[in-house]
Amino acid sequence: MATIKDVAARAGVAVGTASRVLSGSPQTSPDSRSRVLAAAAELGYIANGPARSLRRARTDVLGLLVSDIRNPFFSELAHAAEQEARAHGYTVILANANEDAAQADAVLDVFASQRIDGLLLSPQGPKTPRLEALLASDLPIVLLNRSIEGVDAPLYGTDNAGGVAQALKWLQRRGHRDVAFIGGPETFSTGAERHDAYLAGREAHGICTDDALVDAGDFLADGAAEAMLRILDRGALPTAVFGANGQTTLGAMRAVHERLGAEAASLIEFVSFDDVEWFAFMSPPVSAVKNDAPEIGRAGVRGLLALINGGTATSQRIATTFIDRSAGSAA
Amino acid sequence: MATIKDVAARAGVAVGTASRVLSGSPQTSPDSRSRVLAAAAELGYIANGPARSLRRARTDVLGLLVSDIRNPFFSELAHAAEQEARAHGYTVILANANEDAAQADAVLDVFASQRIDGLLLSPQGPKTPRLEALLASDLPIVLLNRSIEGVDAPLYGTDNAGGVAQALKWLQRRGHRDVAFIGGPETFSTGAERHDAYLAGREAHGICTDDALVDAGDFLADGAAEAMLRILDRGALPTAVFGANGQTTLGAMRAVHERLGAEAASLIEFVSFDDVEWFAFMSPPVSAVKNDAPEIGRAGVRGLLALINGGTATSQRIATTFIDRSAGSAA
DNA sequence: CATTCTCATGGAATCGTTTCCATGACGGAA
DNA sequence: TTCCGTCATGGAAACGATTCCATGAGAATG
Repeated sequence: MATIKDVAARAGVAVGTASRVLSGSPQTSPDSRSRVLAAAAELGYIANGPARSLRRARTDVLGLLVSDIRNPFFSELAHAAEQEARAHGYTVILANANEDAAQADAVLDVFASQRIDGLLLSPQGPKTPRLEALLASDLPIVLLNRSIEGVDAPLYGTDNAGGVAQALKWLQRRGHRDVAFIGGPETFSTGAERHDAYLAGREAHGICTDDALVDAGDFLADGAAEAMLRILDRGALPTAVFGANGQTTLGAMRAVHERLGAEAASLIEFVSFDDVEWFAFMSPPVSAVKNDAPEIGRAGVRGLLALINGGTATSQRIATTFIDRSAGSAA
Repeated sequence: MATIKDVAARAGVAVGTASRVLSGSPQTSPDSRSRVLAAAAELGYIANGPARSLRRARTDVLGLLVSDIRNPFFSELAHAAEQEARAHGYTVILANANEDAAQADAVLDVFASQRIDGLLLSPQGPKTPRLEALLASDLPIVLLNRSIEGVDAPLYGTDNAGGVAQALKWLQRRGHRDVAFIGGPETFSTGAERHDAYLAGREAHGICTDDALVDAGDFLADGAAEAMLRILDRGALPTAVFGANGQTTLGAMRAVHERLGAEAASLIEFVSFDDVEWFAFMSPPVSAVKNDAPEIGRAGVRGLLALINGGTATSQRIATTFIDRSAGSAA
């Protein structure tokens, strides 16, 4: 592979001059500029990133740590973040922690070793030792989606309260009084925020305040199905079910189908926090609060770049959109 | 940040010795070993990756270029590939090409500059200039999912013929004669292989060979919906529809719903190449050929690592599983 | 006891850049 | 004409690791 030395030799200049031309320094004559660029093109020169990073003490690489890229929320977020980063000349390295603190720490070590310039972190639990170390090393960090206790990095996440309000308004419009709510873990800030917003807002929207109708799973289908069954076991028969995330709604639907049968299930309306394109094909179709995952990713990258460049970044709540697929709505 | 020099000084040894200890060379005494390790731990030393990469002329980084990480096939693949790579001490950098040759080339330049040790490539079209250059530079490369003309890198992909055979067998068992097939672009090897396998196998499975029932879209929902409408416009009324990928099936369903109404649509069975968990909730439920994206990712990484380590790798077709969700099957 | 061999060690070179510093050419001002 | 300032340039240092090579201590062998 051609090095800058080869380019300089071919152009008949010193390496210093070649470097200045290639990095766009103004301290270059038109003459050497054209000769260096020509030589570089002829040799197919591509700068050695590690060498440059070593010397400049920055890598132009961002680390993105999510719990699971298979989750559509994160894959949309990651896609948008990667595009935004690349548009600014940054590369993204992606890693999954799989909701496991040990894996998260292993990844953070790798990131540290790669000397990433900044970290986009979607936390999954409390602070871990490696994270603590990174925070102490004042690496620029932004949080995505979930907050984490004792870390005051800027947070880019969904407007959970606003999204729940949209769902509540829809439930009221549809005339539902007996609504089941399946939440997520209280230890996740998203779970807690949605749960709190629901409890705080339900009465004002004409929804029964019987807590037998409220239960929580683990944000996964199986846990949600169990929570749904617990609610049914208490003798409740809701006319609508509100699932606090996509998997939760899926699990709740499955439980209702299995327990009550397809016919009775089709009389219950589901509304979900998190939209999935397949909701349109359920019977009845499922309405949903749609997260703007791409915008969260882009805003996170922009905030992180601001921090990297010595500026400041402030937390931001990204608005949701309500997708109304109910019978009366304009299809 | 602590450097190896700091570690050596604190341990009272030369940097060479510290390096040998930290990289596990056998040429070290137990004494210096323990002192260096202690010093490293006390200082929280984490090796500078770029410096190491510069000297060793390898980065332990793999590049993964997919068309769109939001596609569940790729997000499952990427998840598994990342896990497998990390288990072998490699880091993955991910990029999306969005089915755009210019973006793909831009990404390949970034990869080249990062001096990745190997490339996992899911191609989207013909060879591009940058790809040509990379192939010439004999960077280890494996292809995922799709092949590409004129490139003889090993391919790790779905067993398309086998998957189509599973679907055909199911169609026969269900007694379908009038089956519509919505394919994908012939320019994608996956589209062509599935199409060819279907045409070659339909007669033997008792399926009508009228080509009015066959059309193709672009592997996206909208294009598939148009293809479905063209079939219906020809006056055909299939009892089953076979979509050549997930989005295609989705689009075909949407078209059938819109054109014939929910009631008539519920009389048509859909079978899909690519499984999606929501298929279970359609009415009737959609059966599907499930491809083993995680195994494709893992096999691809293993093949690539073999190439990197100077070995050889051979193409591999990963078997599919048929998910039968039809009425008679054990639910 | 002398010699050779083994092996851990220190020191230095090296990887490919960027950036600092000194130099020299050139132009403009006095 | 002389002097100063500007500015492109060449050369060298520096980034932080790995690895080569020479050295010296100690063990093993005769």
